[in-house]
Amino acid sequence: MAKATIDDVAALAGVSMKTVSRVVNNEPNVRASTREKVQAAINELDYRPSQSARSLAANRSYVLGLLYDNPSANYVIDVQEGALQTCRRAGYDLLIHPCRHTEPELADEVLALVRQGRVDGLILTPPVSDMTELVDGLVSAGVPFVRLSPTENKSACPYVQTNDQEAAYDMTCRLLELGHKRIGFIAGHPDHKAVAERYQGYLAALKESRIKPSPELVAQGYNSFDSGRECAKVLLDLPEPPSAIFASNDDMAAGVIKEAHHRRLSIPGALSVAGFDDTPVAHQIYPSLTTVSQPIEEMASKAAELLIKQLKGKAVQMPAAIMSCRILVRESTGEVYS
Amino acid sequence: MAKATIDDVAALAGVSMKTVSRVVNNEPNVRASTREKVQAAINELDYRPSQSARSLAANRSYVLGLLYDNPSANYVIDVQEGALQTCRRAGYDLLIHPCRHTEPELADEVLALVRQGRVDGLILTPPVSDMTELVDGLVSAGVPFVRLSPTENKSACPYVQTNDQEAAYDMTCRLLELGHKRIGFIAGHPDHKAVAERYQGYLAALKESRIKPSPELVAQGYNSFDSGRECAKVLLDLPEPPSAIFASNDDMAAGVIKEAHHRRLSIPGALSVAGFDDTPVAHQIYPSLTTVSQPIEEMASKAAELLIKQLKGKAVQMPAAIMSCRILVRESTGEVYS
DNA sequence: AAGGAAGCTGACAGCGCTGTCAGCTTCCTT
DNA sequence: AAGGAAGCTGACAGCGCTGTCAGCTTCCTT
Repeated sequence: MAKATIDDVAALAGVSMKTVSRVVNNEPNVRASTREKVQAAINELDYRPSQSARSLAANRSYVLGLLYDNPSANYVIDVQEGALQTCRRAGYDLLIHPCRHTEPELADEVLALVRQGRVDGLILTPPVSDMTELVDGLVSAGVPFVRLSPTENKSACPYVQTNDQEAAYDMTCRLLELGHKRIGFIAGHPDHKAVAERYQGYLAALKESRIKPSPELVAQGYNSFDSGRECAKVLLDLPEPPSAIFASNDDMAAGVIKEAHHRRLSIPGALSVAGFDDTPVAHQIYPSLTTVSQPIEEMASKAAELLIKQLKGKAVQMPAAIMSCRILVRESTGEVYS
Repeated sequence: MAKATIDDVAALAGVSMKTVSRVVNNEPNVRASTREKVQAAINELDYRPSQSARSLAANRSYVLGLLYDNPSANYVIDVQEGALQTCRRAGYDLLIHPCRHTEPELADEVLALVRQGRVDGLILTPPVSDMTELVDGLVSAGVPFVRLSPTENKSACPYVQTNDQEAAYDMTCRLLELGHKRIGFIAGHPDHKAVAERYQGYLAALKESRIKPSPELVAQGYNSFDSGRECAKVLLDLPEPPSAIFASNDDMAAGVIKEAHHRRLSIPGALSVAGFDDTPVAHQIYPSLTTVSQPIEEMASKAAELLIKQLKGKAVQMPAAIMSCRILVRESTGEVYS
């Protein structure tokens, strides 16, 4: 039995193929009895619309593109899952497109995807979401897109973000409440602006407590475990080392914990450690890591939703969605030892 | 400027659109001078072939589907990366399709993808690669597919796997060489047959050393960190606990290490721990985990290669590729304390 | 130099849908 | 009961490519 086409279904149901098309696409203005007749024919022939024919005729692919750098980052899989949830509900597919955010031809590379009709719209995740040239290119090409956690040019497109600076502020406050006065901070990769800006939350909390920030307590990390460990070495080698270290992400915090183990520093007895992201390692490590959980899946799901709304031509009523982080206090933080 | 079509290019170059098509698709039998003329026109118009038109006309999507369960497993991202490498070289896209391997309608769900022309072929990862009904369904529908680490019905399609039972054997031998006599084993999820069968390697090594396997030293895990920790509790509570524990994957091994920390058992002083997979946590944990590294990316890249070869109608000369694991000795294993 | 093979090129149909628009039918309003 | 609006349906063109096949050109062999 050859694959059934829309014509076969139309013939069997005794209607035009346009009516079959209406039924398949859940369009209005089909009499209930007609709809049933068509549906019966579809079932009998086990008809599956050809994706490529639909795409060609309708001039859209029903595919969203997901751009990300650094696939090893734990959030990538969560972003994929969240975006896929919405995609499935809406009949879209998701095309993953890892890329290098530093690639000079990035804008061309991405625009090609759109111009070939491979995707109808794009979701950009950090740090790609902050690449100005790409964002501008998409805007001027009229490509629909949505960003996760952008930090610049926020009016360019709808976006979804968290209150993560506020969470960094809260986390720092908690450490202060535990009696820590010298709190080390490991900053995120400068290209990952959303991560890098968590530093502002740290600063704000110190300021509120009238503690003068010491530059030597701030180390520049690059989001990786190894960079976190290097920063920990520097901070712990200070003449007057910090009693707590707050790292801008969990991988770096894991590096701190590793270094502390090697120095036989007990955690949280001699050193409190806090991270950010609640990656799997945060829970698996010993001691388990106090960290901040972001609703990545929901953010991505929401982003896909905003994008699909745009594609349907509906004005996106809520161009920005702000979601809340949650602080998870676990074993790695405690009162300062006095 | 409207999007250029193949007709525009043909007109500008003064050739038929069929010739443009030949140039775009790198087909033979085009005179070099013609090819240049066409290429110049393509460049001038910045022509991008419409993916959907190609798909409709050629009756193929130029998309591979990747099936996996349990997206949180660390290998998923590596599989994606490896498959994408090959896809990009070959001009294919990759469609990710997470699914539940226990879903009764799985075969229908997947066949629909193919029948709608969304994908030309499929890559199945464990545990999906061992779902008999799906595999049979694909075979009888004539769908091209390739499996990673299948354990059953291996003649159904080309596949890629590692010598992981051998690696489990080797790892067990190393523990024996370190003087361990009572080696606990945490078995993998029974549905993940490739993981579950690592147990055979453990058994073989014991047998070779003429050590009688004790059933109480084998715990049934389910691949998760928490299941590993539960198994560790059982094993460490034995009247005569093991001096080493070999877990079938790193997440479970991390659970063992966590439990050991809580019991103040020094690693590897009082307990040696070995894992399998070399996930990021293996390196980040303290002490770092002795484990087995599998070339997941290369396997997936190879799988995509075999699949694309099939799609091109070339007989796949090498229907099975076996790749080698590598044992990584780190800090979590040592000589038995006597 | 002749003849066949190989190289090169284009005409044309058709892949299987959706968008547009016309027109008929049914319903609602007064 | 009449007339207009809304609901419903189908004819037809066309989306932009590739496959097939015919036929012309060039090259090679003897």
